[in-house]
Parts: sequence; C-alpha cells; structure tokens
Amino acid sequence: MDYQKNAKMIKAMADANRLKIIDILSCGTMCACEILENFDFTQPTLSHHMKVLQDANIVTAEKNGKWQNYTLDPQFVKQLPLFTYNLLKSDETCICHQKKATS
Amino acid sequence: MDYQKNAKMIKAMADANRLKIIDILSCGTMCACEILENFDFTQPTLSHHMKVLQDANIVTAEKNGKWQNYTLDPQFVKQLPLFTYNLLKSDETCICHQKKATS
DNA sequence: ATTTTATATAGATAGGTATCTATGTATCCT
DNA sequence: AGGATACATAGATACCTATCTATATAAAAT
Repeated sequence: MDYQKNAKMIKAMADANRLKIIDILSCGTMCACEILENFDFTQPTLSHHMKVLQDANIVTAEKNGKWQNYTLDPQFVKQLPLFTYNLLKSDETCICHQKKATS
Repeated sequence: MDYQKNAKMIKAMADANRLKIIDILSCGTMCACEILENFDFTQPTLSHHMKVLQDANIVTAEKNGKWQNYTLDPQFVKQLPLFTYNLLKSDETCICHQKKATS
C-alpha cells in the first residue's frame, strides 16, 4: 500500500467542513454558490477548501459561464472504500508479515 | 452524519506513518517496540503517534509488564467502512436534500 | 458602460503538529 | 542493588493550515 499517496487523500478529508462538502457532492454536481449555502464561513474559505479537494483528486471542477461546477471524482468514489478495505484486512500481503519494508 | 466526530477519526488517520501503524495492527495485537521496528523515526515519535490514535479511539492499549500492547479498536474497524459508505452514498437522508442543516 | 454576481487570489493571523533531544519512570534481569 | 529495557513526558523547532479582510477577475444583467 502506498501510504504517502493515501495519506494525501485522507489529509484532504481531515476537516469537518470538507467532509460535509464531500457528503453534499455525493448527490451530484453542484456550483460553489450552492455548496456555500450550507455553511457559515466566507466565500474565500470555500474557495480554499475546494482547492484542497481538487489537489487531492477528490473533486473535479468545470467552469460554466460564471459558475464553477464541482463533481466528486469517480476515481475517488471507487478508491476510498477500496482503501479502507485494504487498510483493515489482514492477509498474506499485509505489511505485518514483512519488516522494514516500504515506508 | 456527525462531521465533527468523523473528522476527528479521519484527522488521526491523516498521516502516512499512522496509516502504516493501522495497517500493521490490522494483523493483530502488537507492542510498541515491535511496531517501531517498521519505522525510521525515534521512540518518542512513535509514542506520540500512538497517543493520537488512542485519543481518536482507533487503537486501545493494554500494559503487560514493561510492554505496552496495542490493538485496533473493533469499534473503529466496524465504523470506518460504514463511514465511507454513508459519506459517498446518495439517498433521501443525504445532507444535500436539506439546507443549512446540522453543520 | 456600469453594476451586480460568482469566484479566485494575496496576505495576515492564530493555532495545530511531526519531529527531535533530553529526561523521567517502571519493569525486568543478574 | 544496579544496570538494562520499554515506554512516556517535557520542551523546542520548523512547518502547515483554517480562517479572515481586502482586492482582483470575469461573466451576466441592466
């Protein structure tokens, strides 16, 4: 398992507001102003959070006129449950059967 | 969904070294010195990481003589896949069907 | 053309964190 | 008793981050 790569994904999720954004986007594409309606923080703060989510390949963005539409990256939706499965399962490929292996 | 509570869990996972610790412990109970063999950092650093994982209810600790044994919390093992499922699923209970709801 | 709307960027601030060295504490061994 | 081993705590440092205000940009509406 690539811990660095997965940590990057998890780090981007490690914020209550960003978790809520992901939950909101699980229903489908939405523009920034629609997402913002669910929060009390300012618009630049949302802009910051969306950038974090994009950099982690959790959401994709597409501009349409003056609207910025955000969508959950299908790769992420597929990857996240797979990651939790691999992290928690215990089989012959597990790190614990090695020593000083890939850090 | 309780975003604050889940963010606390995810925050504790948001580190490549701690992900590796969780992966190692997925094989079963292990003492600190055994876990440490898999890493290059110092013993106080491991002690710090284990404390973070305990505070987030990801691992439980039990002292046995001079050894400190760590185990993945069964509640966490059950909760994590459930959380990812609830986060990504889109149904009638989803946050996006409300507005300005539980933040 | 001017104003409004949607979004991004810049810069600052306050707080968090991963790591280290140094040291303390408790347990085991001889 | 004295040394070795396993682990935790304290304090420091360097870095990261969530949020804000102020401002810029670009598209739409009037």
